[in-house]
Amino acid sequence: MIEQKRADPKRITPQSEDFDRWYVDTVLRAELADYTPVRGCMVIRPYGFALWENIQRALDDMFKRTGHENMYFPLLIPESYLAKEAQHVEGFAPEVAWVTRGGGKELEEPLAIRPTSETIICSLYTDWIHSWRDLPVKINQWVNVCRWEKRTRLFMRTTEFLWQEGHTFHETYDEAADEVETMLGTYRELHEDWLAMPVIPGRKTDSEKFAGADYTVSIEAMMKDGWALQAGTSHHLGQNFTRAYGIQFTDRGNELQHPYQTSWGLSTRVIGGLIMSHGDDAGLIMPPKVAPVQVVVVPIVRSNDAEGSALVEEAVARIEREVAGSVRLRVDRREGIRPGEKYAHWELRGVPLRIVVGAKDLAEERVTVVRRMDGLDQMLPLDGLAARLPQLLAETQAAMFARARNELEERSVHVTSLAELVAAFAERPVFASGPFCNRPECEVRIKEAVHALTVRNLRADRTADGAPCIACGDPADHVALTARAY
RNA sequence: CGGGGCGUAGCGCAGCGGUAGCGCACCUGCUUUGGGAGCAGGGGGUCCCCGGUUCGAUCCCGGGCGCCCCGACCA
Repeated sequence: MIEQKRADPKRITPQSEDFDRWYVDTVLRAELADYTPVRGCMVIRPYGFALWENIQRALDDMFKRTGHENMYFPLLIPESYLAKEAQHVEGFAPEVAWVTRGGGKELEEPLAIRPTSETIICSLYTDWIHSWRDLPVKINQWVNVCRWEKRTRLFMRTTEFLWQEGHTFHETYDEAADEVETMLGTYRELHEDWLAMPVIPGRKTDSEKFAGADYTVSIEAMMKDGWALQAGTSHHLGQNFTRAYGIQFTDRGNELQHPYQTSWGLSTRVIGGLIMSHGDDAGLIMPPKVAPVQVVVVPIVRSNDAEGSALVEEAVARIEREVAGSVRLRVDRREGIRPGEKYAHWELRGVPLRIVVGAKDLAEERVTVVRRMDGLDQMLPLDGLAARLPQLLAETQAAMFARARNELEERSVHVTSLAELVAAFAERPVFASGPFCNRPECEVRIKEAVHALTVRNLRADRTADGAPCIACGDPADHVALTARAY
């Protein structure tokens, strides 16, 4: 294996050989991100950041449509603020980074670098919420947060990461519950419609919920190695924080009440999920809707054919002109680099469509269009090509989602007992679902049945209808999704 | 935080008690261009750090630091 690597340093590790190394090779070689001198902290390079910006824009537009506003809270949080909600502190304590010095001297009170912002937000909103007329409050912020992780991985788990965190306050428990569902739906829309990633929504078990939440819901996506990735979470915080922080409002009946609160977040981890959902041994495969470059044009020029080369350049210029910003198009005019290397370069970066413009095809007024996801190639007339690109991209987007959904379905099983659960994982990691009573001791038995197995969520799209729990046999209400998870 | 491994050019590595090399990448020129081109030339190193042994240490010894991999915790 090492010999092979030496023989061909350009090669990225095949997925079948070592999926984790494939992932790291791809992230680095596609120039999405790189390591930095600070342990656990990565740099997001322009190509990776362009992808993040596209995701950000899509999500932000959805937030705005549902009446959310962006604002910004400080990075540093006083220790005393963080400490008010007991469960929350306990949950986050091990991963909080502290600032203890500033201005050349010890601080009187240590400042936490935010691991999330519930505490500072509640502290400030105490002054801003007084009446039912002040509700609901629906805000969001796009920020960095810091969690001291022991084992880090590019995009998947880094000490500092970028995310959005939404925070809302409501008059009633049910209104907050609706918000929790709405935002999980937003995340689902992002994944399925933009990232071409099918997801499974459901409720987290108590052991997996957010520290300080009444309950947490998640969407879970399947990576190409069969492992699950929690792709977005939305929490009902009840009155846990608003009581702890003394947020009160006078309700419509002139009674003093604590508002009900939600929070929900999605991080740059989603990029890791995108990579591992679609990529292949040639590198990334970007869904067109978020691809930084949607179409790349490779001109084939010959130094001994000035006439043909001029025709090629003319055709390329025509494509550029007619596209006129309707798709994100890049022409690879680099000199001294042969076409094959250009193909490999853009395939590694996952560009959905490649247009090859050469004199041979142009003789028939045509160009070659190749689809990254499956190598499908076709000859299309130059005439009207630009107008067809949006449609080709839309077809690609749909085909990517369909393929991912098929893979998810093929790799999902229903089980009715622990024995079946164990058998399901005998060959390879899968998504196994089965009736579950939701008792902590049964969750433990399930986790212990298969190495590294976890209950991902209680599926929102299935009910057990009293079928026997796979662990204890008692009538169960839920269907648990179990999988190995990142 | 336990177990293992590694620190030599940007990356991957070799090497040796006598002051350092290979592949890839990079730069220049020429020839090339329908699947990761060829030839020629070139630049680039506190050999992780600090001590010790030695006439002499990148190499041997001691200590430190850092990183990676595997396990317990996590969006």
